[in-house]
Amino acid sequence: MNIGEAAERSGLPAKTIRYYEEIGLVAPAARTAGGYRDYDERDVHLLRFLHRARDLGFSVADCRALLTLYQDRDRASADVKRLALGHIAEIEEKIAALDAMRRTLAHLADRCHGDDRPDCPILDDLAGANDD
Amino acid sequence: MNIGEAAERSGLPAKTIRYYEEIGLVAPAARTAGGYRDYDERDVHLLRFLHRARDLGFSVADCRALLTLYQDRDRASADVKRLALGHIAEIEEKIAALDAMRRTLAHLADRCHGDDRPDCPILDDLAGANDD
DNA sequence: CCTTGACCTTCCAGTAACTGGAAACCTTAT
DNA sequence: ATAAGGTTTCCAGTTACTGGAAGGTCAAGG
Repeated sequence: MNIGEAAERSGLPAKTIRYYEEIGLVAPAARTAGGYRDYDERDVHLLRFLHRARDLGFSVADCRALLTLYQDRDRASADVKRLALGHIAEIEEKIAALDAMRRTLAHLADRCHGDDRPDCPILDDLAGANDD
Repeated sequence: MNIGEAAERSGLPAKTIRYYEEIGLVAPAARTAGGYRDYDERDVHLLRFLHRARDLGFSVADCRALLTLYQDRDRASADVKRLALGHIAEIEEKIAALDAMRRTLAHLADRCHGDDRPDCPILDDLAGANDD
């Protein structure tokens, strides 16, 4: 099948599939006589694997490792679990950082009357009114 | 003062200060006879403003708008509040997305025995075992 | 006066993971 | 034969910096 159909069936844009090939995340696809990339079911399967992993926030580097493990019949599930747990820890850090931002901003926005007067605790805080 | 001191006092790396000048986020700094950038208190103040805003997750584009508002004596605090609330909404979306990832991964990792056997629910899920 | 070292300058490249677009080629249908 | 639509490669742009190279400036010490 052409790249368009592989794209549709894997959920990845055709551009992204070519990109993954370019960076060596997936092996170069077979080609038709006319030079078109030619995919089969196994290819689509791998592309969906990547799509799902990226959706779960794994980096492309993580995906490379996951693919290696996926294709290794003798892998230890502990290796996969370690990757997943590490990734969960990263996600939790990001959530904590975002939540801290959210709370600070919510607090500031709450104290800002938000009308057409110019005085604004949000800008005051950004300007360092609390420490200058 | 030189860029090094401005960097130290604003909390922004010197490289970043030059970058902000390059993209026009801050006005070009004054120069000494020798060609060094020369900063005063007001400059440092603005740089700290930017540092704080970026720390709170505002994009550089947001910072541009915030700086404009900050320097407009007649601004309406409502404009600032709108920016802040929009930003809070974005943050909340990101948190929700990350939390969904975290829950999915935690669920998968929980079901993975994580030993030296090869069967692994995490990879099975990524491979689409639940929908193929 | 000269050197040394710390600091500064500009410019170029690279990061993560794509995305958009141009020019040209292939395929299929009419 | 040609038109439409999918595909090819390649180049550039995105976000917000960061690292590094080659060279200029400044203050202190000999």
